[in-house]
Amino acid sequence: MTRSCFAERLERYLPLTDREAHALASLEDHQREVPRGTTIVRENDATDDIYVIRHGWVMSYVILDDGSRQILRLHFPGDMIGMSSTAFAEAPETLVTLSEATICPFDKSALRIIFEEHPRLAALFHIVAQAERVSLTDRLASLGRTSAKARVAALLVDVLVRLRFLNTQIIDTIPLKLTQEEIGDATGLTAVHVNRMMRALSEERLIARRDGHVRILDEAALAHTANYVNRYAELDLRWLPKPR
Amino acid sequence: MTRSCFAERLERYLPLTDREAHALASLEDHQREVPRGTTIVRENDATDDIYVIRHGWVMSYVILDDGSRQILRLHFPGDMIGMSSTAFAEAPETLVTLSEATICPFDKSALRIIFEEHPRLAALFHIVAQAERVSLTDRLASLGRTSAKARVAALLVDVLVRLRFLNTQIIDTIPLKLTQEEIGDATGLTAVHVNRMMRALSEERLIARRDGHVRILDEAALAHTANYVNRYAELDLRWLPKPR
DNA sequence: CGGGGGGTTGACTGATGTCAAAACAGGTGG
DNA sequence: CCACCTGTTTTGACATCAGTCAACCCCCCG
Repeated sequence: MTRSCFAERLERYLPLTDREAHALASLEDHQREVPRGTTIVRENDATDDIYVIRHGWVMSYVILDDGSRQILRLHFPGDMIGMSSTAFAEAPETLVTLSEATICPFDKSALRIIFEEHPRLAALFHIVAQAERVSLTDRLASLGRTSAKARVAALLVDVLVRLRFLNTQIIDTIPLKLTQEEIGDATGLTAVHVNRMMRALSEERLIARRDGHVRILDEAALAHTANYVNRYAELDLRWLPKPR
Repeated sequence: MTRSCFAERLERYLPLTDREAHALASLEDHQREVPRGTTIVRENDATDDIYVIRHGWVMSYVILDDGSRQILRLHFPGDMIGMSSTAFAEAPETLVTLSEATICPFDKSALRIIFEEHPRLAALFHIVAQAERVSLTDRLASLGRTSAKARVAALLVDVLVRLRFLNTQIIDTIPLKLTQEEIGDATGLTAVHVNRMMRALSEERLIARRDGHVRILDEAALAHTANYVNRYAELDLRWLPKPR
């Protein structure tokens, strides 16, 4: 049995017991390699699956009646996706890979064991879910109350900070696996206007672009125009139950 | 010890054991009556508290650097609010009452017992959190990809459906405890434009307004212009652990 | 009677969307 | 190696939705 990517993520915050690590690893028994553009789950399809991303980028989105798309979130290695299947029999959102990816699917019933046998892990699931919820509210404020330029900046800073959390090698350059159309669908803008905002950010020397990569030249200034708050830095784990 | 409002909410979906109901009731031991406009928690303040709303309306919001406000969600009786304190030592959002209200505060450490002793309740917490997350993604799509009129309609339908879930007496009229400024802050619009949209909805005979109440005249049409999806109807609880 | 908060309306502005065309890039088959 | 094809980026001209500003109304309340 291989190591769990999700466990690795959690261990950035606190050490797990062997029993806990083992329980998480068993969720990732299975793994599947898929090419870019693969639909893992389609909105409204019945599904009981949850996935841990081992490698690659994934996006979640919904399609509205008029055909427009809202990208809800980008997901990176170590993220657990498709969690909404724990609450709903039909998927409320589509999951599509943005790069070739390795994902570990497991049935939601596997969580029963976690909740019964590993109260501290269950509480950690809860904490991670809360952190994701807060991150969504940040995006809500971004879409509701900030300018086009700020929204694009927010997306870039968010990706940079999250990739850096995974890989401290990443200093200032991100391989942007999104088209401008997709950036638009994530930020609530049109592709054309995204292009204008990227150019504006370039002209202000906040970013530089070269063959699909974005280099953040002035992270502080970019984060400031984006109204960015880093939520991942500090979680409060003091209330957790004892591990088993 | 009084009955738990939160337990009542859960029992809309499945029966709880006495032990479970008792555990939830103990969270609501304490209760506090507060007038309209009370700040329960202020953004960035240190807090370990979680609250169950027993009576009244509450809103959560964030303030951006430029002073603008984004209302994140409206909260009604039976809702558990301030849950983000389980993940963060400082509150990421402000909670303010929109009416006189009765709230039951408890320390997040009380959840430890729930996670240790009541795995099924823990799983239900998880499910409720997922449902809230999906509801947030619906709002994200609303702000990112729909017109001003649709956003206002979405807010009205959401309030109607959620109030009706609490009280089946409510057929078509909602006591709107929000100013147009607040509706604007919830939908990412200005108060002036909210006014125009409300008028438009009135003129289309989708709603009627009288002394602070909104009557939904054509719910189906309103839900359609809002792109509304009712997420509360059906939760999938088959994977839950056995109760204790 | 006066003041403040909220609602309503009109005239005007501006940010973002729409449409269209051209430049560019990468992949495929001949 | 080239020619082509498709999808993406870039740019300009123009349209429109929502924001801004300002006035006035109403109502409640001190």
